[in-house]
Amino acid sequence: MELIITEKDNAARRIADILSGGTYDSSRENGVNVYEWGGKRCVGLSGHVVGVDFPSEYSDWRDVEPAELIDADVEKTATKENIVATLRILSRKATRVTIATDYDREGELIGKEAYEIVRDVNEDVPIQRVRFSSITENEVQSAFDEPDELDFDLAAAGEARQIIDLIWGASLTRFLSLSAGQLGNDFISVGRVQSPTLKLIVDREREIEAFDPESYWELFADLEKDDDTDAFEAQYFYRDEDDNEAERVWEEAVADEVYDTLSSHDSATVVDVTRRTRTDTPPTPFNTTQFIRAASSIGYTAKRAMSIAEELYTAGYVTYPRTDNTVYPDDLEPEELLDDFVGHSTLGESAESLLEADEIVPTEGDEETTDHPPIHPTGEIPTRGDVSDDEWEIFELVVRRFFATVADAAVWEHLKVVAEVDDYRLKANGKRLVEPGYHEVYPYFSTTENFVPDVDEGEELSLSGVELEEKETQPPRRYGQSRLIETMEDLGVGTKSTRHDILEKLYDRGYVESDPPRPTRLAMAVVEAAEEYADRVVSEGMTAQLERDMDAIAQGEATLDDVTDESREMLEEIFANLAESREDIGDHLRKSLKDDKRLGPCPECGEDLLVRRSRHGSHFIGCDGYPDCEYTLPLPSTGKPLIMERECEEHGLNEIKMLAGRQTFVHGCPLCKAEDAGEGPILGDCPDCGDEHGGELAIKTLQSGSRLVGCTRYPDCEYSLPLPRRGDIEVTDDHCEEHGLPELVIHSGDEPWELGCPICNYQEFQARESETGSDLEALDGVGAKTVEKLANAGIESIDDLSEADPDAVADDVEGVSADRIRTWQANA
DNA sequence: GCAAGGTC
Repeated sequence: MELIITEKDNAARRIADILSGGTYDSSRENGVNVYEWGGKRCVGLSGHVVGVDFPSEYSDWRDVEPAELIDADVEKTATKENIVATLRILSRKATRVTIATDYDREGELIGKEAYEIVRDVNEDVPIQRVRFSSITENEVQSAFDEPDELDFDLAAAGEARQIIDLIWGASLTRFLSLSAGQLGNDFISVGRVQSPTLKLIVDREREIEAFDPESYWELFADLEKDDDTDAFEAQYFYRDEDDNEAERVWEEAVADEVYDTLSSHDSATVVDVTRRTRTDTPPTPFNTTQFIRAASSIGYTAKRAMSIAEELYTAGYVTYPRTDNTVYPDDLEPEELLDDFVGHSTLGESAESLLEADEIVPTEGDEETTDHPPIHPTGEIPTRGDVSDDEWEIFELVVRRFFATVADAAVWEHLKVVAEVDDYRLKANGKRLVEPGYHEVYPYFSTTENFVPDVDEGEELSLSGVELEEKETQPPRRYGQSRLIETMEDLGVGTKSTRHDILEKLYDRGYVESDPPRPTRLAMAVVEAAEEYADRVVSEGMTAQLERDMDAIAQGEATLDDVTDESREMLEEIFANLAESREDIGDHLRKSLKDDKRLGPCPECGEDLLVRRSRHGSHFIGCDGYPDCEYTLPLPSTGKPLIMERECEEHGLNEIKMLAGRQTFVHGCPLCKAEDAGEGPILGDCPDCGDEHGGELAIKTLQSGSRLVGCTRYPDCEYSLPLPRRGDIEVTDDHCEEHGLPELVIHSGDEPWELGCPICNYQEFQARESETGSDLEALDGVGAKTVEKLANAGIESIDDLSEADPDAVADDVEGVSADRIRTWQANA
């Protein structure tokens, strides 16, 4: 029996399909698909099935000096045990093994991992390697006709990377975390890829903070021909020292003088007319980075774009979404692929128009690799009901990008008119799309035209509406997510599969917030510490050097040990310097962590107000002077507070945004909010803290508009009772005998209804709840924690859950997959 | 509780 091993299940199935001519059978072993036909079996891994780590005696952070990790053993252990087990079973019976993992460095390493598992149970079986860069009949057949050997040097290059990344990342991460006392979930991480990426963001922020705006002036006027054509706008310009055209005037006196001159004239003479046509070539095929960039221009985050592409790929609508390649393989037949769209209700027309061309020659990008083809549609088209709106939108983007790459260039006509008033000159740049070309099938780029009429040299134009605008130079802009991913690619940092994950990691670690990502003080402190003591780890140079070393290993010019030993020595040196500064570094990091929670001055004592967390996990604002100053302000209970850049003018406090997935909202200045939240009438003593601390119950209206009966000592006391969402609340003079609170009447619709004592009302409600048992906790595998997480995403009951969009909820709630939600919905 | 790299 011949065993064929691929990198993923999807590839296994397609290869089985090609080699068996569609006659394979599939079965499942240990939850792994096995495809079988005529004496052959094909099984897919799931990327790496083993991983590197330190032996378990190094796992307690407090017991081990971080520097000890440098020379610790590095072990390989199975991370996908079911797959490893299946592979062992199949290998025992194999008479030949063919490794068909992806055709790149990491694929060679994954192949070697499989090789070792096979060898462990079968010493003699011949093992061969096949390489193909796209899973098409031709490529696969010819690869299997001429099998090759596994390249152990190339695999060793990948192993060197694994070891170096682990040792540097783990030792430095532990050092920083221990120095600041940040253990558990809030550790402070460092790594070869994440840290240079963070430095990009921090460096830009430094530029922004250091930026000193300068005033300048720009002048505009309307010009009009002496006929019926519309007026057009022209801008004043002059020649600077380098003889370049410049529009910004840096001195107010000069600007005023130009303004006075222009305003005192009512005509301008055309002195120059320049016409030129410009060819606008169609875009190149999508690699991962360019796909993320295009998706971001229509409003998708990098993470969301990749997750949708992944789903479209798994469903068979688009090719593999993780690729560096921007050149279509030879056996992609554009005409055949276009044919698949002919007759389609929304995509058909574009495909048909493209097929009318005499010859179809796709564009090519600069990057041609062996990993996978560029992202393109497979020819399978989902029906609108099969996919969500977002999935369709991304699918259409991929289809239209493919269309664009086989479409004609567009042609623009540019018309530049220069007119003179005394010695001053005005210019207008017109552009017109004369041949729409690929824009007709790819509507994601702007095709805005700018009207400037035909004029002749020497013609007099009427001049009116002169405007002088004072402006300020702007600081550089923050990197957006897709721009960061592009920059990472340019620097050679990270891979097509990991760059977007690295950005997510920076959010998770509390290094960046918002979109575009803005660094926290913690991030700035981490980068500063690294720059001072371990510059390599925040420099893209570490990756560049590693790439050179890996090439040397792959070429047989160096060994894995040469490279990792040298790397260990460098790290030893870093730790020698770090040892003395451990306390200083820790102090700086701790201070920055506090800065990230700071809002501004306490109105009572002038110390700083900080976002804090109560024992129960809810957030509130407290004074840094505590316990001397007990000033607090409440925060909404939904979501996680984010301190915004904007400050309240009245109180000098930063405004707050509550992050809760789709229910995210701006809370604003917490002091303003507290002042005008206007606590309603006091109903009586708080049953929890009234005796001891004098807390009282009041009717409160929250930011979200919902109301409750809560304690005036909130957040110190969190006692609360629910109130209905709608209707006016009347507080009557009748009091409950048991609890002493006034009875409430709700006025909504025609008939008012008696809610009664809010405590009795709540107790009755709870009794009903437990009778019917219709609570989320009744669902399979749902505990108090999950209920809390779901509630934060606005899902409080099974009813809410049934109506929810599983994908949206899965995005909002960490650790809950869309599939799990669908299961709950089915069982609810 | 560390990294980065596969894949889901």
